[in-house]
Amino acid sequence: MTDPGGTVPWIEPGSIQQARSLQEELSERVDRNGELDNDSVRFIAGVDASISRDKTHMIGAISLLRWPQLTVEDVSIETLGVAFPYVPGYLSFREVPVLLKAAEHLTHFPDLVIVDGQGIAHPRRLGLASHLGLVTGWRTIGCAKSRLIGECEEPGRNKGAFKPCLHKDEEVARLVRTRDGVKPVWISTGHGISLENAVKWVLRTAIRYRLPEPIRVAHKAAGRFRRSTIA
DNA sequence: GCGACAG
DNA sequence: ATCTTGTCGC
Repeated sequence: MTDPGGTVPWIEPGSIQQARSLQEELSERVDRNGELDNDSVRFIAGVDASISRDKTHMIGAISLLRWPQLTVEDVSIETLGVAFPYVPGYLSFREVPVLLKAAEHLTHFPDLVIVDGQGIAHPRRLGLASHLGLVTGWRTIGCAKSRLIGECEEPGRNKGAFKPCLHKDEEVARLVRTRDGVKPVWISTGHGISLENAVKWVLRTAIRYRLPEPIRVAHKAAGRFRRSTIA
């Protein structure tokens, strides 16, 4: 892999503070109320990121599936030098850059985007999905495999069962069972969509496995790319 | 001060 | 996220 787009081994003193204030500023602009009728959706994208084996580059993958067939229309992969470490609460500063780069090659503007990470279920209501949605203008949904913040009970064991996830008296996400008997996922508003609709679309696209198809396709693409390179 | 902590 | 073989269950 080439182009170390900015290699920083660890955060510059103060850089986290800047990231924090940017999150507070941006979080106020997140749209949590978008509706999305069945027929206006043609393309649904899935977002996932990985890291090169030598840990110097981020690998960003964005899948584009046609709705309602869920056939793969396009997959965009890009790499960019790691410019931010993984710090809980600041994941977007590590992944957004490479994802924006991958977004440039998409053949269609996605009507809906499902992101592998939290939306507003974040300390300052600006998880990766919300941040990415705000920067791209996409309607995004946060679909995380584990918890960042919020308290929640265990949902029933069947697909569709869910429990509200509360943080400071606000329902920031729902812990949803996407398939019978699997570990539930944390679904939250990313940008331009309501929590109810976010849950609805994730359940609609999680037709075979725990995670929705768009994310699975992106994840597989990122993994394939990772193994195919020397670094 | 201590524990928690998306990917 | 990544490191990793076999193995329990439907």
